[in-house]
Amino acid sequence: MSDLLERLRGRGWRMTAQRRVVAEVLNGDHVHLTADEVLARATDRLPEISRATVYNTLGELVSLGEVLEVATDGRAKRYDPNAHRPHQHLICSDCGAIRDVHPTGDPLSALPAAERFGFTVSAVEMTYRGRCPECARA
Amino acid sequence: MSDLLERLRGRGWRMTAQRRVVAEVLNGDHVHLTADEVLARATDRLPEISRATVYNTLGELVSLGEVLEVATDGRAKRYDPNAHRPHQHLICSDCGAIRDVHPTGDPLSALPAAERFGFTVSAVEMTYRGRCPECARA
DNA sequence: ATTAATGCAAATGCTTTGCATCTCT
DNA sequence: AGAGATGCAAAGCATTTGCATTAAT
Repeated sequence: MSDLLERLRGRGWRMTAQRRVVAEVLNGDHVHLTADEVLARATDRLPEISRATVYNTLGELVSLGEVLEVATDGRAKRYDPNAHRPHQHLICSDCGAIRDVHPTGDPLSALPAAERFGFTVSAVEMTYRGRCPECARA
Repeated sequence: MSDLLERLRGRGWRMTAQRRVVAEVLNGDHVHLTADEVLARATDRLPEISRATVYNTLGELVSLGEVLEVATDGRAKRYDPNAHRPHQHLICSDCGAIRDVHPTGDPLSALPAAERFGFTVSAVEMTYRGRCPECARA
């Protein structure tokens, strides 16, 4: 909830007009924009911003841990600024729409109705991410 | 475990040399090939098979529910023939290597050491897939 | 002054498509 | 025969890259 821009300033992140606009566009709850959507919204406020800068900035924010990258399988990645509160994702396999959800109880069992947002849930999938022994060695 | 080819025959799947080779290449446990790897192995056995056919066939197998598509974020998708036994995935963020895992207890907590295969696990991520109300209406 | 961010345009990687030809059933 | 699968090559989309220019500290 606390402002993304403020958090970034607090971390001594080098500020430019472009970076500010990207952070502003991304700020908020339930925001899951694609890079293209970020570019479109950013261009409204700052017409000279380039696609490369949007990608650069998004990549930065992800490595800073301030934004989460959500892969939607086939479709363009979405960027989620809600990195400070743990949550999971509910993704529409038709259109790629995303909702944040907070499952209760055993997460592999059905998602509570109150957390389903009208979706017909057909699959739950869990992924552990890390480094394999070979890559850790390098 | 039971043979992928047999299951496909049993379902009345139209058989061709190309489809047979793809199914053979994919058969087995702990198999997580990319489309390109499938093409390479298939080409060894049937030099005239085309990339388009490999993609077509993989797509078919996925919609039949006989093969799982595993998105590895940025990298090429991998195809997992182990669709008949529930399991989760452990993915290396450096090289994209995949292992099947069977977490016990609360899946969002740490993966048991015996299931870690030497990986350093840095994140667990859960995704619910389904159809949103708007798409369901269409 | 230094160091890093920006913009452009071209390149990349994976996957899909259109369409004519060939093959299973 | 007829529905459907195949191969080819080109197109598509999301994302990345190289490099000269520009701006922040």
